[in-house]
Order: sequence, then structure tokens, then C-alpha cells
Amino acid sequence: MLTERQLEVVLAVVYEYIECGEPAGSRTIAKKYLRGCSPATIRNEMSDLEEMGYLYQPHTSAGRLPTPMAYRLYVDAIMQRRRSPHPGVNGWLDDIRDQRRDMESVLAYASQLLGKVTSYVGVAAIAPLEDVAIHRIDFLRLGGETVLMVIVLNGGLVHSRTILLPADISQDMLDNISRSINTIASGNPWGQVREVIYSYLVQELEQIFHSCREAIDQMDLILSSRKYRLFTGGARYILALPDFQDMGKLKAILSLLEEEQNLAAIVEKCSQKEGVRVTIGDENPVPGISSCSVVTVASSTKGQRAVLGLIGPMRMDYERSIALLETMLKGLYEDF
Amino acid sequence: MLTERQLEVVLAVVYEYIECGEPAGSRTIAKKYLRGCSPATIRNEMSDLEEMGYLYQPHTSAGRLPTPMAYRLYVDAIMQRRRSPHPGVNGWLDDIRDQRRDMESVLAYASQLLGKVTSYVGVAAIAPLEDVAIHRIDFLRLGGETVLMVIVLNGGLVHSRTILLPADISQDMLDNISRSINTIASGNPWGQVREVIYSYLVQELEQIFHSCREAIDQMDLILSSRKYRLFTGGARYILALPDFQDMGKLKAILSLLEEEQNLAAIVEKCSQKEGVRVTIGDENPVPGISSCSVVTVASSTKGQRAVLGLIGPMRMDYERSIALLETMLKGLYEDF
DNA sequence: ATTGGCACTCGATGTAAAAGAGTGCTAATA
DNA sequence: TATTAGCACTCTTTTACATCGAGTGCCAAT
Repeated sequence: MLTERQLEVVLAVVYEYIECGEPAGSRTIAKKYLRGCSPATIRNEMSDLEEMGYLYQPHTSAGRLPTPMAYRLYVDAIMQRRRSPHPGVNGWLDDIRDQRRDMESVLAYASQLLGKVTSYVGVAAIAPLEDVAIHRIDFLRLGGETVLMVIVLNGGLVHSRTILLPADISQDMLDNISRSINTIASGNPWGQVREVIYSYLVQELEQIFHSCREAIDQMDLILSSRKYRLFTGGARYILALPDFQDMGKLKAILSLLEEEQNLAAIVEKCSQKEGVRVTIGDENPVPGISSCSVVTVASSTKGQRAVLGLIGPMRMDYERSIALLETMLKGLYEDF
Repeated sequence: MLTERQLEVVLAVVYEYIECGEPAGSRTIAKKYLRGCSPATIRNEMSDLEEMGYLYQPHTSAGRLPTPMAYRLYVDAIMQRRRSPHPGVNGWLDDIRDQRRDMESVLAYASQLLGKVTSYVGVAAIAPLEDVAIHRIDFLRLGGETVLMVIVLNGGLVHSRTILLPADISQDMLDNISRSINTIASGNPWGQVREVIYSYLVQELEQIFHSCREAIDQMDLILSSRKYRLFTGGARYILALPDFQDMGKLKAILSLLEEEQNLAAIVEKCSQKEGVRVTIGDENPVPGISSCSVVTVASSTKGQRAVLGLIGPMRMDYERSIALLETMLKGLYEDF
């Protein structure tokens, strides 16, 4: 167990490193954070803390750096404290309102904004909740065998996908089908109506039923998987951070951004519960970004779950990031 | 005017630099490309070529590098030659076919593939042609005042946008409106039916007409602007290139990718005519990537214009890039 | 338990010498 | 007259080595 003073030292080292980006020496800590102690005392504490796994030295003659354990301690301490809202958010929300057109573009813009103001990578995501009700389903023939299926969920989330249906099904027939499906489905969650729709299709469309398999499959895919729609922005700003001068780290983070599934895994894991969640280093489910941290805030209303997040170096400014995300998500929810 | 041998030297220097990434010395050129001459002869030629603006030295005791003028010469020479198709494309097209779902995902995947196999940044874009016919227009009420407008163009391009319409217009009314609009519009280009639709709305919807302004405006925006839908992929791979070890260049290219309008400007300029187009250095309309080159290939069918492209360093492998893009676009068009 | 003092470690910085690559020029050559 | 061999010169890159300084660990004094 940590003594009071050891805790202070750990938090001081983390704070100092987050602020300055350089290993913290005993002298600095004594002078800036624990005025009552001499450097020698701090040195002794530091030595103990290193043994306990909270600090480490990059080399013998350097100051101490926090280990992930120390960051965890620091973040837990922050999370206990009452946090004040991040300043400036209101102006940015106005920007977003000006740009707004639909949920998608709002989130895309929000992620860019998050990246820009923090110099980390901004993330925004949204997914339907499990029991979200279907608003309507439409089929629009595009030409040839391809048909565009548009699924609108309560809350405004829109999924569209092209499927293949026999060319001899006219748009009128499609309209009839969607009318019937909508009568059954509209206002109900997919889980409740899936079977009904299924048997309707079996009965009504006996002759072409096998061709509709794909449609049903795609509906299942869209409506059951509850996949997040992901937006990221501001990747270019991390280039300015000293932590990402290393090409290896850069590559890892860019790869993450370009591979949706990995990003989705992170968002998914982070959003299992409401509110703020901080994932440090290799607490992350994705390999490769073990030197990064992820801060997310999740919230559900109107049948959908939204997530805002920041991906940054392990020494990112957690306090500010958390405040920013909380304030921003709250602001977005007031509007939309 | 260049002598035969001077031309050979310039092309050799460009080729050598593209291959090896290092300034080419007189010895190397004499040995690998102009066996009949001694290094001293090449030195004299090089000196002249430097004066003419084709070559330059990064410092006194280094070999020569090509200037943008030299690259231009080289590319023009390539373009004259008959090009053979890029090998391996067929396999990749199979990949694309497997992944395919709709035009959007095909292009997204194609851009990623392009990036991956070249280590440059892959670009794919598509836009409707000026006279593309409207396939249909639908309005789906999402809830409250928001209505989703879905515009499907002949050829399969889908635009959707939320607009605001009074809450007392029911979905049935919307259906009627879209039916009428479709009767007028379907199969015709926007330019021809714009006025008719306009007057229909004025007549039929007198009382709510002012609320429909936005719908018309948005249609205008979507159907007149012919904006490109852009996809990029493979940005992470350029990190491995020696040319992008410089943070400044990296930042420039990442910024370009995140700012749609600049990318759109490049694509637009490049796609004014059919076929291959190579833009070298600051021939580009966008500042910041003056040390990059862009190779694009454009083609129009079925009412839309597709562009595939690669953004790479100025010493990118133009020959291979051009072959790859041409083969790929051709393959895509055969399928879709 | 805390602190001042001091030797020690190890990266960072700076300087000088050596190595290497390639040029430019001159004089010889075909 | 065009080409070439030879050689001095320039400039970067590499290596080696001395120095500096931040910070530690430890011991003896408080």
C-alpha cells in the first residue's frame, strides 16, 4: 500500500511529465510539488516507487517516468474529483450547429474539431441500441438487379445498402412489399418483428423468396449487429506532438484509423457503460497502440448510443480531455 | 533544344533516382545507362543540363537530382510509349468483387488497395455527369421536422440529406409529392425538369411552398454542383517511404487528405479530360504538396465520371503507377 | 526519518580527424 | 573538335574522443 507521501510523489511525477514531456527528477519534484521535502527524500521515495512498479528510469542518469500503473492511479484520482466544464466548448458547438446537416455530418465535424483543439485524434461514433425501433424500410430499384435498401431507425440513423433482386420485380412491387413490411415493422424493434416479416415474405413471395434471402440477411446484419458508424478527425495534428516523432508509433496509429474494425473494437469496449472511460496503454484491446491512451465518453438516448473519444499519447492531458469530451457530448445532446 | 545524348542523360538520371532514391553520379550513369561514354563526358553534359534547368545538385560534392522539368520530360516520354497492363490487377479485382456491396464500398476498397500495393496514397472519386438523369427522389420522414431526402441518379449514385419540413406534412403526403416529382423527373436530367418541378411545387403546395425552399435548394446543390465523392486509402504506407520521413511533408499530405475541398480541387482539375494525367510538384493547384506528384486516370460511362489516382513523392514510379491505374479502372468498368 | 555531500553513470553536445563520393578543370588524345 | 584520363578540391558522412550536465545512489551527519 502507498503512503500519503508516496501517492503525492507519483501524482506529481505524472503531472509533471504530462506538462513538460520530460522525465521528472527529484529536484524538480521537491521544488515544484513537495516543498516540505528535500530532493534526497524524494529520491528515496522514488527508489521505492520504482521497485513497486509505479516509476521507471529510461536510463541511469535520467529522471523518472510514470509507468501505466502510475497513469492509472492518476486517472483514478482525477475521476474521483469533481470536474469543471471545459471552456470554449460553447463556441465550438455553435460552429457545429452552423455546419450541421444531419447526424453524420455533425459527428464528422465534431471529430475533426476534437482533434484540432487537443492535438490528439478525435473520434466520434454512433450506433443503434439493441431495442431501437424501426422507423421504415424502403426499397429503391437502381437498375438491373440492384436494389437500394434504405433502413431508417427511430432516432434518425439511416442505413442503406444495395442488394440484388431479380430484375422482374418492378418498383411498384417493391413499394407494395415495403408498405407491408412497414406496417409490420414500423415502431417496433427488429427482434420483435423479424419472424413476422420472415413469414410474410415466405407467404407472399413464395416464388421469389429465395431471392429475398439476401435482403433478410442484410437486414439482420444491419439491425442485429449494432455496428458503430465511425468518424475520426485531426490525425494530422498529432504530428506536432513530440510523442509521435517516432515513425513506428505514427504507423500504428494511422493503421488503426484506417482499419475500421480495430477502431470499432476500441469504441465498443469503451462504450459498454455510460460516461467517461479511460483506457491506458495496453489496457486497449488492439495491439500496436500500446503506447497510446484512449479517453471516451458514451451516452444513450433516443434509441441510439453515441460515443466521443480522443486517442492520444499515454501522457495525454487526461483532465482536460475528459472535461472536453463530457462538455461536448452534453452540448450535442442538448441540440440533437 | 536538347541533343539526343542530353535527353538520354536526363532520362537516365530520373530513372536512376526513381529506382534508388539517391542522387545519380556521372560514374553510375556512364556505367549503367550510357556505356559508350566515360564519366567525364557525362559530367560535361550534366553541367550543361544543370544550366538548362533539368538537373541540380543538393550540394557540391553530390550527384545530380532531376528538377520538376526533368520529371516532366520523363513522364511525357513514358506517355508516348505503349504501356503494358500492370500484372496482378486481376487478383485484386477479384478481392474487390468479393468485398463489393455498392459503388461506394467498391471505391473505398479500391483506394485502400491502390495505397497498399504502391505505398503511395490511393484515391478514388466519382461524380455524376452534368446531364445525368434522375432515377428517383424520395422523402422519408425521420421524426419531428426532419425529413430524409434520397436522390438516386441513373447509374446508381445515391445522395441523401436531411432537410426540415413542417411536422404536419405526413409521410403519405410526402409519398404523393415524391410520386408526382418522380413522374416529372424520372429519366430526365435535372436541368430539364428543374423548372417544371419548381412550378409544380408552387401550384400544388402553395401553402407550404416556402417550407420547401430548402428541399429545392438542396436538390440544386446536389444535382448542379456535381461534387465528387472522395475516398482515400493507404496513407499509413507512405510512412515507410524515405521521401516522407520529413514531418513537414507528412503533415502536408495528411492535411490534404483530411480537407476534402483541396483533394476535390486536385481530382477535379485532373479529371477534366479522359485518360491518364500526371501532375508534378507545384503543377498542382494545392499548395503544400509541391513536393508530391499526382497520377490520375479518369473515365466516364453511365452518367458518371470515375477517377482513380495515386498521390506519391515526386520520384514516384510513374510508369508502374500509370499502368496500375489504367488496368484497374478498366477492370472496374468491366464489372460495374 | 531526514538531509547534505559527493562520487558515479550515462546520455547529450561539441570538436576534430578521416573517409568517401563526386565534381570541375586541365592537359593529353583520337 | 569531341572525348577522356588524371588530379586537386569540395562537401557530407562517419567515427572517435573529450566534455558537460542532469540525476542518481549511498553514506555519514543531523
